[in-house]
Amino acid sequence: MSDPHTDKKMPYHHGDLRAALLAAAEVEIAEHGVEGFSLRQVARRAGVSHAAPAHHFGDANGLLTALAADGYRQFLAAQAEREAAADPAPRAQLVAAGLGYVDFALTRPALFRLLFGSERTDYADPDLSMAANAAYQHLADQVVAAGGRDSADAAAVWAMAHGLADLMAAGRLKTIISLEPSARDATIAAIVGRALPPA
Amino acid sequence: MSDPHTDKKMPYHHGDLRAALLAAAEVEIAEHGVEGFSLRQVARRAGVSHAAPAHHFGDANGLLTALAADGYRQFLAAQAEREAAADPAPRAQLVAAGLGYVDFALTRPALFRLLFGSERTDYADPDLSMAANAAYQHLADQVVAAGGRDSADAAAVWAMAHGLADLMAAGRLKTIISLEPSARDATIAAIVGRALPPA
DNA sequence: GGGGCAATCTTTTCGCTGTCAAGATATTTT
DNA sequence: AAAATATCTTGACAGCGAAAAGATTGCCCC
Repeated sequence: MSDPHTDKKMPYHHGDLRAALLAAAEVEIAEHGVEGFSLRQVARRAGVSHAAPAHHFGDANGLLTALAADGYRQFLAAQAEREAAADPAPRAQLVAAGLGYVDFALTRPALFRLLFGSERTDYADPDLSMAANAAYQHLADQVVAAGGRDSADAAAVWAMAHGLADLMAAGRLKTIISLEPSARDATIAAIVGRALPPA
Repeated sequence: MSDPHTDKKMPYHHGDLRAALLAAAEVEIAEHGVEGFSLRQVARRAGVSHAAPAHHFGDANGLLTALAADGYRQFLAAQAEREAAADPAPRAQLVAAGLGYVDFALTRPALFRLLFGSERTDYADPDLSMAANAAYQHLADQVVAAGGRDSADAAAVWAMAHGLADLMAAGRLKTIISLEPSARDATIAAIVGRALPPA
């Protein structure tokens, strides 16, 4: 009845199947988790045969890799959004980036787990590699701008933001999650601030 | 030829199949990752039919849940080992726990990911729930012993240790991983120390 | 504008997986 | 010893990812 190709609306060529598959994949991992990801289910959601994704992404891991690359760019965007709304002083900018880090993990936990907790993404892929490096570089730059010295400073800030984000995305640290937004931001900002020694 | 039941050595009843399956499962996730986990492969490794695990664990997630519960106990043991070798002062004990946290993540990264990064473990299971709570409680107790006040102090210490462990288990923070053991410990200890405000 | 070429998508097939149901074997209980 | 129970095997089923082969379409060049 409602088979994609019995209604005449559906052309043989999709038009922008690649983007449609990426969008469908993000919805799928949001609903079923990264470990419940199914390539055939994604194809079904996009209204296309189960073998269609292969041409655009090779295999299932290829699709997840492309999704992760996009994810890193959105990850950076989430930090940039916080930074734009914050005091331009270097240290405030660094803390804002940390808030954006956590924002992303809480807003799109499945995507966050794909970026940092999945073994199915291929970092030999240039696009993913670039995107991931850009995300790290942004943080490292802000640490030096804020007065960081050794690489331990960057590691500390990264670890603190990541630890908060990962634990909260997993539903732990409920005492912080259940805070109202403004109090929550203040708490997170204070904690992230501990990672960097005072100027 | 080498079928389990053509050699007469193999009795119909295994003896301690439950423990054997758990051991096989840990080797499997260490070799193929949590996302590459296969129940049939675990059964094969234990020399048993593919449906044998069901009786002991229900389904695949049940096995992973039981493995995670054991994992949390070993996780606590790794921290206790570091604590036993450290200065008994509360703050030194807390830092030692952090070192044990990272030790565990680096020594058994697959198991660590099962504990903190998998959606296939069922925390409604009483055994897993108890084990996980015990791990958290141990950390929280040490934070108050070391002079922690609000729950933000516990969150900060947890997040810092967890962030370091998770990133390093994923192969990031290479500048720290590549340090020689003593220097690495010192660096990690210094970073964890930042999470708790000075007494 | 028409012919051919390449890209895109479908269909079919394969081995592997997790789960369930039914049967076989051993252990424990009565 | 008989019966009940626990443990393990066998067989079946649908869903999965991947590969091969076929159908359809858009595009480029003559």
